[in-house]
Amino acid sequence: MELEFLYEKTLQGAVNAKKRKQEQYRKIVAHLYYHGAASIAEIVKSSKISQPLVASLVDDLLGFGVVLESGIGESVGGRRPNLFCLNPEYQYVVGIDITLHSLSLALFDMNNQLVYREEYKEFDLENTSNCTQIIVEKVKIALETRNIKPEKVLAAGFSIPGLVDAEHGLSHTHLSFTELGLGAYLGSQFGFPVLLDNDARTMALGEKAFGKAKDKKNVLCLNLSNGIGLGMILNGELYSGKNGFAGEFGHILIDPDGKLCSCGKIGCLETLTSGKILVQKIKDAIDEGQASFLASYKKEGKRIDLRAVVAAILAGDQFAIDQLNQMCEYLGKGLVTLLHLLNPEMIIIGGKLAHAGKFIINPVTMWMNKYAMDRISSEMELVSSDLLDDAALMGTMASVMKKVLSNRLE
Amino acid sequence: MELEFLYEKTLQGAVNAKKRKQEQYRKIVAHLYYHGAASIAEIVKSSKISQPLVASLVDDLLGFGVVLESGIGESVGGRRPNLFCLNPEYQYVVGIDITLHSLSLALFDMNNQLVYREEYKEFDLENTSNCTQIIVEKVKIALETRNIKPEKVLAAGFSIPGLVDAEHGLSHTHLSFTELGLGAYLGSQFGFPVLLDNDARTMALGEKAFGKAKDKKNVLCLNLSNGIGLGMILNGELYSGKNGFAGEFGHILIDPDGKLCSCGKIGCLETLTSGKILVQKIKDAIDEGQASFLASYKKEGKRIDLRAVVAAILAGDQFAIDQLNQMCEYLGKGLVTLLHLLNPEMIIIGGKLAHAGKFIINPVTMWMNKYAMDRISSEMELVSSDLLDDAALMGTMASVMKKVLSNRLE
DNA sequence: ACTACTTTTATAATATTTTTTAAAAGTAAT
DNA sequence: ATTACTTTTAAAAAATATTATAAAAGTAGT
Repeated sequence: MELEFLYEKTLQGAVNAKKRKQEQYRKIVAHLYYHGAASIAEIVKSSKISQPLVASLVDDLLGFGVVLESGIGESVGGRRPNLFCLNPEYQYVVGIDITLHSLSLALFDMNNQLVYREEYKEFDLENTSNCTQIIVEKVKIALETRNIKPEKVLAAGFSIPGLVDAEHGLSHTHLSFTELGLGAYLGSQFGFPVLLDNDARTMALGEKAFGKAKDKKNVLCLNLSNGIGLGMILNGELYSGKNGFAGEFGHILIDPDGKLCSCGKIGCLETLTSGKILVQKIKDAIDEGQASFLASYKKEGKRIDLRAVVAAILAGDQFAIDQLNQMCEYLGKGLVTLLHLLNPEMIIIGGKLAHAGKFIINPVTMWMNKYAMDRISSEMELVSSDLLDDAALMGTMASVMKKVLSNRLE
Repeated sequence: MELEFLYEKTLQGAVNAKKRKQEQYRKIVAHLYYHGAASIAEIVKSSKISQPLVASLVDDLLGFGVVLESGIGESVGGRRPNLFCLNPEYQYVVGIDITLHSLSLALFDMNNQLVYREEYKEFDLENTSNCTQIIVEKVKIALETRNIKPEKVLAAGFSIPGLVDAEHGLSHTHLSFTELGLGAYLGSQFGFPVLLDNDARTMALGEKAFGKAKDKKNVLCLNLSNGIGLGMILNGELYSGKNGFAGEFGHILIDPDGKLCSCGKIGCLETLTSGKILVQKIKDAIDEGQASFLASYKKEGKRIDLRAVVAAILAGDQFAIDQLNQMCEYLGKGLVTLLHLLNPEMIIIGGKLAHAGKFIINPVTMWMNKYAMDRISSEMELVSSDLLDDAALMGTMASVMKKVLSNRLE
């Protein structure tokens, strides 16, 4: 096999010409993946390999079918360069994004293009083998639909809520029943490796690779849906902590005299701010006769869920907006703690509540400015995600490619 | 000059045999610095350079005077290896640690050995050119005492409280009056580069290089003296945030109904927990007739400061211990927030209060266990620093060597 | 269209690095 | 002491990568 670095577990150890060549191939493939079509000269600059050698390596890659010629680039004052790009069909990546009540699947080619996308909304995340079986089947359907054999899949990325130990491929909160661990179990079913991570962290990877966090070094990504998740890019790298439990932002102490949280502690941020709380508050108020667009939902027998609340907010429903504003004070206070500890350059609001856009950004910004040290808050941008519901799925792709191109596929 | 990597600003860019050789020298010097005396075979393994080449490079380094032969090592079942070590006298590093009321200086050789150490306790940190002039003079005295010329100094590391932008060598809180910025100004005075950083961060570097954080990847180091500082090692690297303002742990919100903090906000941790508060509380109580070892201090006209309080605690003074215990609840709560956000493997208590050892570790541990999620707290060790007051000074050495050996000396 | 300049690409000559091989030096067991 | 094994070191041979050079391809101004 010519490109073992795409498959082998590790590529380290003593000096070895073959391994060095693998590393050179890897550098070139990485450049083409991260920067798109490129000339030999560009690769020379980024790889620090000499021009004759890069030319010969690219020639090899053309022969292997990994790389394609992609025309001639613009002149920058001299001869126009030949451009090369990755062969999009050389390998594929499977993306799996699971939430409590949905299963999203995607197939990506080597140019990050979606070649398959499906969302199953009737899915329910349960700790049963039946549930994993559904996932395995749906992935098989995806591959069959596109006529892609498992050998053509580099790896799958898997995004799941709860405590996840990405390093060992273990999910502690959900689908935790398998003996092998979820990652290894699914890998054995699929015939290709599966990289697990927590949903907030895959979202952060997605934002880093394709969203507003691109080219930024210190970014915090909030997953505001029914709960509160936090994925952190620190010093340019995803931060997971010792056991992969970092980012439990929903369970930091905000109100010492507050309510009991599901985690067993008192006054966690999540008892004051979360999509779940917001929906519950609005439902309760409507039951007590509060006027709102959402009151008609109830009459019509429609479910009042987070999606409906966000829609009402966007439609200008004053009551829903007020309720969101109230929540934003607590969220702002919590974010100030993050700001003071981590001095990030950007905080990205993602998750279902991110669809509310400025209705969440504006009040949170206001509260943060009230509570934060100016020197720190003035250097930070608070924005809502562009990728929105696709962030996690894009992040699974990014996590796979990062592992492959950094040479460690476990 | 043979070893330009020790001096040059950067060493990047296109392929170049000379630069590559510098990089090879750097790898070998780094191995010898971080692991002490080593054989050719050991260097081969860590550097991934072939044995004949390593042998020839080490030979070069012997010729340059950077490396010395240091005898013959133990056999591991075959021929005994020749060992090599850095020449301790090849270059020196100046360490400068400033607190509000002290100036500590050190000179380190290439084996991390202290060849000079002096502490000026009558020093006061003021924002005047007179103050920087004192520092410059004291450093000159240090070098003269040891008869070391500025050319023999690789760089100085400088630890200072307050907001520091290490990347640009700027101190915002103290000694901020120079036009060039403190780092560049001192550099121009000394004739060698000066690397600035915040005191909590240099302490963290010291712990990472020489203390309990050695070989750990995710460690939080608390500087508990009159204020509260936090230095973080995340993913194995020092974390500074976008502008070098990360770690403002003293200003996270703990009590929404609390007191006004010096930073202008309400209820910061520092209004509840700090050496200053502890001393003040004890002083006030003694004025009101509280029995304590420290009451006699007052009668004898001695100053009741943090050092005296810690001494009383270690001597078993129940009142002082009680006061410390009270503070530990707030500190514990604050640390739980850190724990949930960052899932560290270790938290090291440093600073003047660290001298209290178990008297601070035990109560804080108790409160953390009360407020933290078990899964996260049970994986974490809370310990007090071994390096104590030397941590920052050792950290300045570590920061210089890290910059030099990672090839960027700014 | 010509000149002077640029960048890209290809090739040959040179330099560097690794692999291979073997000798030197040592351990451990008989 | 001898044997069989190990690791370390050294030196020659082979492989690999870089530098230098030149040709090819293009721009821009006259």
